[in-house]
Amino acid sequence: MEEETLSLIFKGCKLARDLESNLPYLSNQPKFLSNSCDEIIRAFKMAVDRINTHNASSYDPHMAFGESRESQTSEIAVGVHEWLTSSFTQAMGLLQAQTLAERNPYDVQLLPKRKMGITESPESGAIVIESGATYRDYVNVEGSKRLRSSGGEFQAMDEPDSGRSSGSQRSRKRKDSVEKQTVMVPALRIGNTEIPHNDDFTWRKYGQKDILGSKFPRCTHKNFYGCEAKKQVQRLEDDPNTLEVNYYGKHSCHMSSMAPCVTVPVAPRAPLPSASIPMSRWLSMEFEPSISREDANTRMQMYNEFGCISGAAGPSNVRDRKEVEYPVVNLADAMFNSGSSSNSLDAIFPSMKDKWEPGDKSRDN
DNA sequence: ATGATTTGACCGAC
DNA sequence: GTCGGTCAAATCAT
Repeated sequence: MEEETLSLIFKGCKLARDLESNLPYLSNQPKFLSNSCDEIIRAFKMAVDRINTHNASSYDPHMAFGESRESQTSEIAVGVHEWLTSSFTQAMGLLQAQTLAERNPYDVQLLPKRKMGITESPESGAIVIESGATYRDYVNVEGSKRLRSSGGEFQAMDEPDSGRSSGSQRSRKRKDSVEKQTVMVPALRIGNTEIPHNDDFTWRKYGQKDILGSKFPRCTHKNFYGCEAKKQVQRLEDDPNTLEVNYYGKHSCHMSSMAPCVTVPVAPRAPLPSASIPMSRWLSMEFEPSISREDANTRMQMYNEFGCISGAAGPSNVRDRKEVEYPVVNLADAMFNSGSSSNSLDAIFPSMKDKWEPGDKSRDN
C-alpha cells in the first residue's frame, strides 16, 4: 500500500486516540467533538479514496451488490462516526457509573472468586450473575426459571427439557400487547465486512425465520439474563442496505437509573475494575500498558455482530452487579493494533484461572 | 470445554 | 390451515 495512504490511516488513528483520551474533559464541548470526529472521518475517507483509486481494477464485492464506491466510502465514514459517537456515549456512561461508584463504593464491589456462577435472588427473583459465570449457568438458570415460573411468559413444565414433548405449553403474549419500537438503520460495511448494528445492548440471536414474501430472513435476538427486551432484525427487501430493527419489551438490564445503559462487556474470568481507577486511565491506553498487538486483535474478534463483546466473553448487561469493562479502550485498542494470537485472553487477564481452587463446584458443570 | 449460531420442529396467534 | 415466534439439539468457533 502506498505510504501516503498509510500515513493518512495513521493520522486518523492518532486523531481518534487523542480524542479518546480527552473524552472525559470534552463532554461539554459538542462543537469541538463534532469537529474532531469530522477530522477523523476526513482522514479515513481520504485514505479509502486513495485505496479505491489504486485498486479500481480489483474485485469489489460491493460493486457486485450494485453499490457505488462513493456510497461505500460514505458508509465507512458513517461507520467510523457511529463508532466514535457510540464510544463517546459509552464513555460518558462509564463516567456516570464511576461517579456513582465513588459516591457509593459498595455498589461496585467484587464478589469473592469462589462464589462464581448465577443465582436468583429469593426475594426479588432477580438473577445475579457473578464474575466467571458460564454459558451453562445461563442455560441452567433459564431452564429453572421455566420450571418455577407459572405466570407471565412461561408456564410450568414438568421437565426442563420437555419443551417439544407432549407437556409443553408455551404461552405467548399477543404481539400487539408488547411495546414495539421500529428503527431503520443502515447496514454498514467496511470492505466486505458487515458492521453490526450497535445499539449499546448485548443481544443473543436465538432464531432466524424465512418470512413469506420476503427475500431476507428475520432474525430474532434476546437480551441476556432475564431482560425482557427482544429485537428483530430484517433487511429491507427494496433496500438491502437498510435494516429494519424492531424492539419489543423494555430493557431491565440497565446498570442503574443514574448510569443509563452502559454496554458492559464482560471478559471471561476478568477481574472487575476497581472503582478507584481514574476515569482518564479507563479511557487511555495507559490502563493496560502491557497489552500486545496480538491481544488487541483477539479482543476485536470478541465483538459480536451487534458491536458488543461476545465469544468467550459471555453475558453482559448485568443489572445488579455493576460489572464494567472498558469498551472504548478495547475497541480502540483493537482497531489500532493488528496481529493474531490464540491465547491472548490469558495474557490480558492472566492467572485468574490459576486461582481457581480444586473442587469449586460452580465451575464444574 | 465453553459459548455462539444454525436450523428443524413445535405450537400459539391469527 | 398458515404464518411466524420460540425452543433446543446440533453444529461451529475459539
